[in-house]
Amino acid sequence: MTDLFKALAHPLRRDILTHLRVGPLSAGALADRFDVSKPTMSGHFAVLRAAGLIRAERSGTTLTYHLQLSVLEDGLAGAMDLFGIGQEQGTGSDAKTTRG
Amino acid sequence: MTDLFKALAHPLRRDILTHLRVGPLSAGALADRFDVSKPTMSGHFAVLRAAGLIRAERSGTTLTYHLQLSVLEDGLAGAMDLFGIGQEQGTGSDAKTTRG
DNA sequence: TTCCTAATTAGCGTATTGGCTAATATCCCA
DNA sequence: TGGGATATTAGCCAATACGCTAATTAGGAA
Repeated sequence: MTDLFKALAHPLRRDILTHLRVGPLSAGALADRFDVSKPTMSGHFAVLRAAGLIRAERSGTTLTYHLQLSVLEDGLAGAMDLFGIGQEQGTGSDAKTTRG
Repeated sequence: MTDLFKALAHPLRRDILTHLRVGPLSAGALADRFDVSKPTMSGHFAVLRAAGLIRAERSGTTLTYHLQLSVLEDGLAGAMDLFGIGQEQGTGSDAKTTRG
């Protein structure tokens, strides 16, 4: 959870994720879209990888990064759950009626 | 958004929020529940206040902190929206299936 | 091998974070 | 006015974050 939020705490990293939402992009293609050096981008990729938010796929010398949307979904859902946000209906001791 | 995620990126601060979910608590009462000094707690309160996640109410010498759940809700909802998570229905004509 | 391209890793400087103790407001009460 | 309780601010230190340039790794082509 800490890794997730740390990763999302930088605007550039959030921007990287939104770029990848459209589709996979190589490290170089991503770097071209931002106004920082490639090594700086590489560092941000590492943070996002460590949080599981992106996955790298190698093809020759090119690394293509894929957004791991499910990790983002599960992480944010987990946060909402932690704080009791979402489909909560009974503020009292009412039992949930979901089966399973 | 950055302030929100920075605030949530520290486990102790998330813990403070979950404690406040049950109900308002004074700064001292909160400090008693954690194993760090009061000034350290005060610093964390400041971060949470800056993000709008908690609100202080003074009564005598005592500051009582209230969770601003709506800010948390809106913030996380905003994040989900940013990444296109949630009740996405019409981003095109495609009936979306699964992740890869 | 050697060269070229793609990307990361190494190293450095500065800013921020996060913890502590000590000092300082602020308020209530006598 | 002074004392006691509550909480923050000030100051310090170690660790982390974040940007850069230079060097290195890795793969493909000749």
